[in-house]
Amino acid sequence: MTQTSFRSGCPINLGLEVFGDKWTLLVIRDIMFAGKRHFREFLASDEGISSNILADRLAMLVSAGILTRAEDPGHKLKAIYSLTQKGIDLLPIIAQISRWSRAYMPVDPALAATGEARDRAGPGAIEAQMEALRAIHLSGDA
Amino acid sequence: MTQTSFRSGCPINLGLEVFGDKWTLLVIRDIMFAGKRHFREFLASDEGISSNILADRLAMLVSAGILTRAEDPGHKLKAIYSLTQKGIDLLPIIAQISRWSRAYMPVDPALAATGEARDRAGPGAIEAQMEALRAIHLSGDA
DNA sequence: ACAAGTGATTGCTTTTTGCAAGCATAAGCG
DNA sequence: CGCTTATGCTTGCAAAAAGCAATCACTTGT
Repeated sequence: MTQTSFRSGCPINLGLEVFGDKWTLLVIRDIMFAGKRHFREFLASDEGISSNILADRLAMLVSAGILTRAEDPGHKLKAIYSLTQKGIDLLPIIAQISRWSRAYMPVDPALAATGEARDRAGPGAIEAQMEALRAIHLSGDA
Repeated sequence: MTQTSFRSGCPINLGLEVFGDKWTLLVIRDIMFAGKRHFREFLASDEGISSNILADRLAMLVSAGILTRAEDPGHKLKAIYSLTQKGIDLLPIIAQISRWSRAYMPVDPALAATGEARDRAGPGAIEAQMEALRAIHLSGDA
């Protein structure tokens, strides 16, 4: 069966079936805002993801079409992960989560700074950041 | 210890620690868009949440200050769940998830209709919907 | 009195996560 | 060459969470 049998066709549910867990969006955050591209970079996140979970999530994100995996030319062991447009389009979701947490959760001021700057810069800032990510990750090299 | 010891102070992470699972936002969706207020209404969702998970999530959402629980006057066994402002402010996140899924996932057209209408209505539609939820859930009765 | 409805709880199996260690290969360096 | 380090994972096992079906104490409605 090539049918993946979702719990329902509701848009909210379908999104949650892809990234509705405690780790997936952190990987996306790291590649988006910290510029991480390699396994061991993701592994060194503040939250301390373990390697088996990371391997699982990276494989899932690749198979979901949110990331692509390529070999580093000239360094055969290095894998380079890149965002697809589908992945870049997760940025508005992440930006909204950031806004909500900055309003209601005890965020670290240093880590909240980039989100605050984005909000201060107005609605075009997200589009600009997505365009920047497109330039880095799409159609070409890193 | 009243300190809940989060994995990190990153806004994205803090949000995920609250609603980063496959069920929590579905409960919020149901109270926001389907007008559900009672345990057995949530239980009857399309995705088939089981009662122990639902009970756990409702209690967590109440203790997180996203929902409040009140007794139905005149029906002592009935509990009424209401959104707080903190809960209503999750709407922009849910709306963005909806947008992403409608772009990339095989959504049910009927279930996608409300999100499409919201997008067509422009940026003020979310604010309007939040105001409507405020009128229903805040400072007063249902 | 009785059946149906209320928000859960309990017991149990299956799945997922978390953690530490290890693995096979490849670069880097003398 | 021979050693250390770096690379992206994999494995084994314990703990936590999810999933499922049955049940509970109590209330309403008839």
